[in-house]
Amino acid sequence: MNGRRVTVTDIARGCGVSRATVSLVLRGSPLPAAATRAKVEAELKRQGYVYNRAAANLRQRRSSSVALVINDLSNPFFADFAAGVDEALGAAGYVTLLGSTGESPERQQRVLASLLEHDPAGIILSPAEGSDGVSLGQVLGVHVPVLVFNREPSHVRWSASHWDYMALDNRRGAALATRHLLERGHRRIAFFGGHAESSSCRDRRRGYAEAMRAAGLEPEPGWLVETAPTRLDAATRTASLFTSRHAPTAAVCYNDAVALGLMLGLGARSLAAGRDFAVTGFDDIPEAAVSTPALTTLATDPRARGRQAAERILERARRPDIGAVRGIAPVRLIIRASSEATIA
Amino acid sequence: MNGRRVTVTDIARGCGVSRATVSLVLRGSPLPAAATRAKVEAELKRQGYVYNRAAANLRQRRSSSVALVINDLSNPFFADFAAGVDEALGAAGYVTLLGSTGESPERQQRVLASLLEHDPAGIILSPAEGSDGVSLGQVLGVHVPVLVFNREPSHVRWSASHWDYMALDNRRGAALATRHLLERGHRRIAFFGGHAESSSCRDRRRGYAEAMRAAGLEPEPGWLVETAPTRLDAATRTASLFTSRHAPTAAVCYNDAVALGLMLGLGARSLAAGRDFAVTGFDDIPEAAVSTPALTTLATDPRARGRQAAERILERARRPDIGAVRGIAPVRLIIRASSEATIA
DNA sequence: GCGGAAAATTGGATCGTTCCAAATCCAGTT
DNA sequence: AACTGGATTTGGAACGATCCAATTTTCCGC
Repeated sequence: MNGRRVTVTDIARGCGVSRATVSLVLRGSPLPAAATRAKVEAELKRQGYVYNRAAANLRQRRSSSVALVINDLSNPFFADFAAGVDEALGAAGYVTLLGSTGESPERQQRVLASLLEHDPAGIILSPAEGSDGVSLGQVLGVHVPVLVFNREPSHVRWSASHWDYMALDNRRGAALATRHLLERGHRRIAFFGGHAESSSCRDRRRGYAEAMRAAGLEPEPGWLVETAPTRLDAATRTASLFTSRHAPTAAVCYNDAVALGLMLGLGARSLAAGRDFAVTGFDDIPEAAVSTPALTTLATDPRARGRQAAERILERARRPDIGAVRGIAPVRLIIRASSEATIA
Repeated sequence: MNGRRVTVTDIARGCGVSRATVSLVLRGSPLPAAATRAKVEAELKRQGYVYNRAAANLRQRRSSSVALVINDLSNPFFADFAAGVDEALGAAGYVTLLGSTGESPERQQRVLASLLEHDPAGIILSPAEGSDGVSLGQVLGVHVPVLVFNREPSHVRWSASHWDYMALDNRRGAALATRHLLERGHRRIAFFGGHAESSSCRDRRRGYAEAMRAAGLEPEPGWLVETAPTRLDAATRTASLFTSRHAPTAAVCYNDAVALGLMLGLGARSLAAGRDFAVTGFDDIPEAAVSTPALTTLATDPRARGRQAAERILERARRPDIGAVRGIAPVRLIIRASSEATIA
């Protein structure tokens, strides 16, 4: 274990050429003569040389990493996003610097500061809930390209900022789900779950309300139920849907976790989702397809979003002059059994 | 966007001291006089200085990162493990270099080679299925501390290797589940799911078989069913449990995903898990607690494993001389409704 | 066997930081 | 005024690679 690291100098000495020549061979330049190249390559293998990218980056004044900061890795949606990012970065020869914040804005500040010291070519940030754009601007400075994913930190003046933004088409997605339920004859449709102050929940509620109004319906306050975006909390809050006389017959849920929780809650009240009550989700997590009943939901393909984000940030790193972009990724309605309940 | 990076030299010039002094202030040395320190700190803030850890690491011949290579990030078990690793590394001032391999040994080789070029202080590897210890040994070399998590690559001579190994107590876990079912009166118990050649599946099967034999029972070949470790494949293979006349009345499943799939498959045959057939899982993923019926399973606390792994690898990085270690993490049987079915 | 161009190789400076030995400063003694 | 010794500060050489201008080698035609 632990001999001194082998360097270009060792290789150069070992086969009687200069460091510069070894460097040329390493980078696959066409300049060195075939015989020299062979000699050097043999020596590289013989000594078990490992390239030191940090040293090279220092001289070349460039970076070969991108920082990825994730609010909640244990959520499969973000884990998949991360996998997509890493996949695309790896393919482009970059390495992923991971930081997870556990939804804590304070930890996020520390994590970002620490990652910046490693001089990433760019930063992909899925912000913690309650992130503040001003504090973010403070740590991030203005030198590094930033792409914000999925939710908007507060107090960001996007028009004046150089940050890219990429999110799902929350509004249209919720509208699609709502229209789908309307087509099945439902009139009393709830919007169930999520924290109302989060930007994604706001957008989804908006799409829902717009679709309702377009059909001449006004959502009643009792149909808007807040929950933590988890299965458990959703299950326990199911009751609050059924307090009024105008109880809904269907619900557009904030996301799949909430929808699955709602279905559990319905079961506890001896209501069968899909038969007695229609439910839709959001995200199309893997279990949506195999739950009973299978969940109607909006597919978002987080892995593809990750790849997209990675490619975008690399593009900005290459050409810092190109302007920032707001990307809204399309979502696809997947119709399954949970929304089969109809109203005559 | 993109002015030149601010360096210690800029700071030194900016407040009329030498680079060495600035460096001392940066590292919080007690040497500089209070007045000097204040002057320098003001200048650092004024110019928006960002430390360049790569350059510092180069000079100091040390590293401030650890590589984390994960076979499947979209599996919540590994995502949680990753979150635990990152948490502990971050707390120790290290940064996580992420690599995901998507269960491909070839990609794993490339990913490892690329990560090594960034000179990590250590490597935590959750190997792709089918990893070969010899090829791994080739890329990894002998200079960097390695901790292998969760499964054993083939052809590793652990006695001669410097790699740490950390896995769950698969054998005891499966035995616990089996004994639990035996206590409920079951005699015909299947072991359902997983790839028989994977090391974790082998260990779990072993624990199951030992518990059976300890109760004077010999597992029948028809009770050992292989599946991909996914919900979907498990659901479709449910039928193969019921082909023989001695159909089992209970199953120890390879993991929770498989167990949930089996419960779906049972439902399709109008058997209710927990009432007509007893089921146990492995992992205690979040949904195990909220499925219907709730799943009896073995809790493994992947996040804590991640923290443990991180701390272990840092310890080895500090003291390369300490020997390699095989760590077997305990698992806890969580009894829920899915195993309530009893045999009189 | 010579001039000249193309091909191949190389020394030395450099990236941003830290290490180290040496230089400077500044009271307090004689 | 010279001297001492602790407290501060500092210049210049590293770390491991690359860039660049300059040098050396090779090859070719005549």
